[in-house]
Amino acid sequence: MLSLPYTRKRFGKDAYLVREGQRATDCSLILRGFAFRQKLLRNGGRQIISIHIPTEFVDLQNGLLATADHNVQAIDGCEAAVIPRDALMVLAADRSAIRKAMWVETLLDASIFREWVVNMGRRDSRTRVAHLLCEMFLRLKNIGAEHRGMLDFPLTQEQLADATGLTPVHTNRTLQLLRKDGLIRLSGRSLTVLDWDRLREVADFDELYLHHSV
Amino acid sequence: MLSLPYTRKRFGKDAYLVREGQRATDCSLILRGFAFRQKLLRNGGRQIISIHIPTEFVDLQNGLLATADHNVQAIDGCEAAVIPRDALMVLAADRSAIRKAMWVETLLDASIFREWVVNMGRRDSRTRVAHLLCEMFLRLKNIGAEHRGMLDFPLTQEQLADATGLTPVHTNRTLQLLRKDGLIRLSGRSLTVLDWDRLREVADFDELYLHHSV
DNA sequence: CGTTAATTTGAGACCATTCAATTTCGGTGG
DNA sequence: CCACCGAAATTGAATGGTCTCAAATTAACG
Repeated sequence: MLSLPYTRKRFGKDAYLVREGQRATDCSLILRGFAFRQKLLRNGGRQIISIHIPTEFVDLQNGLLATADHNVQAIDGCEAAVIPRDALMVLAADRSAIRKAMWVETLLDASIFREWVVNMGRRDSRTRVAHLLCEMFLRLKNIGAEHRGMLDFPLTQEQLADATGLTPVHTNRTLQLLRKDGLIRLSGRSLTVLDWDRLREVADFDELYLHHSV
Repeated sequence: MLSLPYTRKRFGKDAYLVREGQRATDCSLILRGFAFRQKLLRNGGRQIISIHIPTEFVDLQNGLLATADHNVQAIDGCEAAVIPRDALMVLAADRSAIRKAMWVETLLDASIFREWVVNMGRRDSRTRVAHLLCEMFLRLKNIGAEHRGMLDFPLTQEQLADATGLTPVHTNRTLQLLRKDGLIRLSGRSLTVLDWDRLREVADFDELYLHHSV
């Protein structure tokens, strides 16, 4: 078995797991709850770059890149295994299967970033929000966190806005559209996909980029 | 020395190096000219996800992911070393330094994707276009392709538009603004940065994400 | 020098933003 | 258990940045 030193840590709402500019000292694997990566702009804006769920590393690039180029923040009630970077790299050096799994995970990250570039660049607000919901639905389903179309979805509309490049106000109106069309139910921390096929259609969604079959 | 089987290939304008959905059989390293990654949308739109220059792999993720999740196209006069995926993976397995370099390159890719997400999501057209120009300037400078602020820049305004998520018309107007402000000179295939400090300022540009010092 | 691609210009429409106010929700203490 | 509070969600109206649709001009190329 693996003997990897790690610390289980709890992160409250908006607590930082990683800070931009920081020297990389460890990598964090989410055990419970959500976290997200973001960058802050000079004008005060914030862009969420990806959203992470249990079983995912939030900062595996810290293993090889010296300095963190973005921030990682927790969504309320997030727990993570914080692993010293050096220990993880030793493990990667010794065990080719683990090394490969880690590389694949960074490649999956990159694939999702690419799809987000497309989402932000060429999709209107309705399609864009729907696409994000589709992605989260499949990824959460993939780790067994979905039950009859329903899942725990703790993002606020403000966070959803920062993830889609929209304003909170317009995100709100967009969600109302999706609700009115009978595609989703979303209230509090609970998201239900009412009509997956139509949501997928509206979202211009193609799950190839998630590489779930790999 | 390395004994890596490869084929030097020439790609004309818009020729495809990789097609979405294709099984991955090889990886391409750019030797001369530019290439870009893109995805096509159902509505006919195109989003350019990244632009690649000599010394860069355009599809290193093909080494470990089975299916290409996006397209790669050449800009006129692109030459690449096409390397069989299996041979490259054998090399990676044998030589840890090379493996590490490949992993780092995929991580740098990912870092650039993240910055593009921010660029598309939270920057207005002027800042966005300026940011892209800043990035290309530094990356080309980094490979020694810059001379006195000037560089060969073969992107059309339509491609620039697809890379920034704008329309060609608005991209044109935005470039005119940057020209009028004395920040750049851009005509034909030649881009000159006239005032790096101010361009950098206008672009909200921070080169940390390029990790050039690593 | 002709022909097509690329760039540029103009005007009107529209999607998303801004700003401000209101309502609802979730949690906490009395 | 209800009253209160701040956070989150919702609504409205006006503004504005970018898009759309054409047409005109310029540049690139064989």
